[in-house]
Amino acid sequence: MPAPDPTRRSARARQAILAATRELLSEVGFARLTIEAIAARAGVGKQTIYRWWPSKGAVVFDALLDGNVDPEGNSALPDTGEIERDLRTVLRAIVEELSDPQTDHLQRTITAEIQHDPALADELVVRLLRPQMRATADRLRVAQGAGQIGPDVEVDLGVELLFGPLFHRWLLRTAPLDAAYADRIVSHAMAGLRPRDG
Amino acid sequence: MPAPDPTRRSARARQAILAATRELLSEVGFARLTIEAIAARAGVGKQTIYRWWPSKGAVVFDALLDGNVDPEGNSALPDTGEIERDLRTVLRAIVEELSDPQTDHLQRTITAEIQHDPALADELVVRLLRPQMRATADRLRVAQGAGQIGPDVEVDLGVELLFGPLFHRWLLRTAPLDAAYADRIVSHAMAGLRPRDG
Amino acid sequence: MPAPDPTRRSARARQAILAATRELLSEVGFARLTIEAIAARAGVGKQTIYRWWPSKGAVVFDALLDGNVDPEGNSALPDTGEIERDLRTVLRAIVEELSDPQTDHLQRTITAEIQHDPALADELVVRLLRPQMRATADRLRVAQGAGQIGPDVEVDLGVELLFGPLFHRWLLRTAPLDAAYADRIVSHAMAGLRPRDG
Amino acid sequence: MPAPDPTRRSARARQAILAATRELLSEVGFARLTIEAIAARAGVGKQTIYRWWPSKGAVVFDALLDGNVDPEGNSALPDTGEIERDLRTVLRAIVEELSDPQTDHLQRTITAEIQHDPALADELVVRLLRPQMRATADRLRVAQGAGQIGPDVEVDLGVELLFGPLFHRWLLRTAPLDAAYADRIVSHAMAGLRPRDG
DNA sequence: GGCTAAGCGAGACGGTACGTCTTGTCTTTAG
DNA sequence: CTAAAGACAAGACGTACCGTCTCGCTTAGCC
Repeated sequence: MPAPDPTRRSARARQAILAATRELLSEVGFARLTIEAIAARAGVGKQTIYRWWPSKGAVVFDALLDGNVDPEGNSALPDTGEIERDLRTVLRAIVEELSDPQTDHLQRTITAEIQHDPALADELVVRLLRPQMRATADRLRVAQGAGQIGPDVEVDLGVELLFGPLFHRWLLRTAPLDAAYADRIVSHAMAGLRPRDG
Repeated sequence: MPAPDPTRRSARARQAILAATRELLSEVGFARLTIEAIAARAGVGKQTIYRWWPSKGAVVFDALLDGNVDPEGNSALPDTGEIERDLRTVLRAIVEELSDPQTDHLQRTITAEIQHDPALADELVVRLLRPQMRATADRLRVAQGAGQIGPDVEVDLGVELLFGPLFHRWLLRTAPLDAAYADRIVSHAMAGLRPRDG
Repeated sequence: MPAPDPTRRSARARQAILAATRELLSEVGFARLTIEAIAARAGVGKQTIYRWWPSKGAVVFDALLDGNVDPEGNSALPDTGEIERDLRTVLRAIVEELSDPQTDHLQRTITAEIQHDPALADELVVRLLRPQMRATADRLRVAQGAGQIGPDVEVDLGVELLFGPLFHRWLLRTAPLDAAYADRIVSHAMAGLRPRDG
Repeated sequence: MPAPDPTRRSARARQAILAATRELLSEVGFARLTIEAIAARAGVGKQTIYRWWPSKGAVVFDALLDGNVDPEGNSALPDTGEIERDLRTVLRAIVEELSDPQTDHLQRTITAEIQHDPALADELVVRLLRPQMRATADRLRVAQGAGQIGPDVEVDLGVELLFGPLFHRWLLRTAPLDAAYADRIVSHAMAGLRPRDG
């Protein structure tokens, strides 16, 4: 198993594979997505896929992140000065995103996949979830400095209090998501985050 | 395609299939679980499986729920009179359960599966999640009656405020679970659920 | 590897495979004949081929022998009473046969194949060569009884004296075959087989 | 496709390739011999092989002939004055050679290969078979001059009468070879070649 | 003695076929 | 007359090689 030389990797092939993967994923879904089909659609030999990715999940993962993650991780939240309004905006945006069948499908695929692939999970956390959560935490800290959040609140946990219910409902499909639900989460979470004598 | 007559279904075959599925699932995992292997292990013809279940996921699902869900749904929460203590107990119990590799594995398998199988999701919600959430909501309502929860709190959302962060962390693998984390969730959630003037 | 049950073998599949093999063999030749193509042409799963034949060579071999070997081995030579004339007829017939590109090709394929597959060689000898050589030996013995062949001649070796030069030239391609060459072989061989004092 | 310049050909690479081919041939046989393996074993790029040889068969052929064919073709037969004894010596030598598994294997490989590669066949005939047969024919002509062979015998055909049975048996595997068989061929062939009145 | 055009080792590439595995259907056989 | 056993058509798996194609790097001649 002589590791391949990354400097000789064909950018053309890589892009074709990721594009084909995205197309096929939305056409047939993850379960019926095959390496053979990706290779055929991309006009690429199967070995070229196996050479650079360890599994179907990894290809899909790269296909999703490729291009649509800003490499600087500059995912700052809006700051209108009013924390509750800004959080509403963020959660509504997530609901909006997940209402798009395409995005819904891709995100579910990845989430399903990481259940049995911890390495993939790590990558997702590092490249996507952590930056997003950190940005939210940063915004909360600003609000805390402005006295809109209690001084004893652990902002990291605050972030989970906001995102948790949303994803719980979405992943376990206990009920549909909508903007009103996003607002209600913010209201209830803020009730616990606000200074005691708000 | 004459639909099979359920009254003639062999209980012996059914149990053998579900047992074999459970065994194989913990031996090789979901991805490498095959219908052929289940049939062979169960001493059953493949057709007998295809006759009664539409997919591998459905068999696994039945295998998991078979027997270990009390048919009465009598999943009442503890009630010591002190809501925060009781919630801590519940969340710690969930953390405990998910710390068992066996349970962790099975639950993840099902969760991954329902991402692309809404019918399965419905069944999971109806048979497992809804009862559990309802029981928690009931306990919250009792606390609300006792003045430990604010009168304007929507208890259903309160339940999600508690479970959400836990499952967010577990399913997206953003950080490991432990009892202390369960306690911190309860603390922060209760800060928002408690009546305003304590 | 539970050996398959020959009693359940599909006659339809077998015939389709052998027919497809014959067709493809004459279309693309042995080297470019693939199991996949045979399966596709025959409308058969690849596994059905692998289940019953150990190698491409074995399939081809069966394809060639299937049907065109009389099961009784009743391959008697002509007997006009004049041995030299009859032998000429036989050798000319062989030359004729090998002049047909189709036959030439098939025979060369098998001959090449048996060079590295002794089991195949055995089968060829038993089912094709031995009967043919025995028939010729029988004819020689009749001639010996009639005094046209020396009483001390080993007829089995006589057969090889006749066939040997022909196949030597054909297999090693030292020179082309024609009817005149067949006649010359018979003449020279007969010079050694005839009774000493004619 | 600018034809490569033979004057710049690397002798080192050529020898390494032929040596690697010989080694691999006796290790895995012709069918499982690959260009990639030859290149790897020889420490050579694949292109260097493709640049100078058109096919695997051609490389193997060169590997076999390289060095072990005397360029002068001085393959004269022994001449004790007694033709039958000398022929016995020659045929026994061939049997001896083919009894060595190594030689047997290499010769069969080439013979199989020429069945579907006429160009290779030509080269084999010109470089190996023709010289050998001509040498034998020359020896027969000498015997003919000495009156040990009939004046009307075509010596070229006589050669085939001797070699034919031997190779027929060897290539078609109708029976094993041994020295006694070589002697019997010579006896019977000589019966036809000797002058009529001994 | 430096330039430049080859041959060279290396190995990624688009492909084809391999032999295996699993799917879901259909057929045969034994209880 | 049911259900196990298992052969079947289909097709994806991951691997092995094919023959072609860049890459830098020697290594010659030719200026």
